[in-house]
Amino acid sequence: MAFGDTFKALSDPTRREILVLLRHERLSAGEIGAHFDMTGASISRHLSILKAAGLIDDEKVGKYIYYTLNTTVMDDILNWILLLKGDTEGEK
Amino acid sequence: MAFGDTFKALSDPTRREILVLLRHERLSAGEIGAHFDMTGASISRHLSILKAAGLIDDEKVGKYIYYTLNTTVMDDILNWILLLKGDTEGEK
DNA sequence: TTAACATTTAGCTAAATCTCTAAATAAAGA
DNA sequence: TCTTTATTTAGAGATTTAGCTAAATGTTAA
Repeated sequence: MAFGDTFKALSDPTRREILVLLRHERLSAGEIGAHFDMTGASISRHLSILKAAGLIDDEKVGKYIYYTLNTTVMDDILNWILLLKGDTEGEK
Repeated sequence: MAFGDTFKALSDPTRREILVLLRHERLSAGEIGAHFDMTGASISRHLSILKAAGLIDDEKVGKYIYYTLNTTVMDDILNWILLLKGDTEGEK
């Protein structure tokens, strides 16, 4: 997955809010959807975009699908930003 | 300017490349455009999006307009990412 | 002032995006 | 098995976006 997909995934406010929700807890698709005034189908679409960008992982448990934050991709964009800022830590 | 505008601005590969070009030097719109196989009008549009997002500044000098990187907005998204990563430095 | 150069703005098209409703898939419980 | 619950997939409509060409703006130089 390229940078573009990550930034594109982060450019939507609903998706950023989903990531914040997942900051400390694992939540099912339904629990996530309950936080938004939007159909479950739309939330599902956002979740699939976040997953394709590598920003979340999913795990099926019975009839639920639980989502968790995956911060490894963020390290890449973190370094890219630090590189732009001229921070030598991000250059190598 | 909100987070969404910043991430949206960063989601385009041409715009990210422009930021990298400006990392060490100040460049005019024409000099920036010379790096891309794209019309000057399209580059101009990208520059206006980057400027609206606060990622670059411009300065008119004679008939040229010079662009420079502005990294202050990046600090905000840097902190937002650190917050997601659970880094306490980014929480305050 | 006129011509040339640098850049932006306006208007267009094609492609992408977000949201919805309806239908499909999969698991749980009666 | 049949029904309900959880979630995703498919298709449609509205909006946004990236690129183009042509026209407009502003500056320099002849």
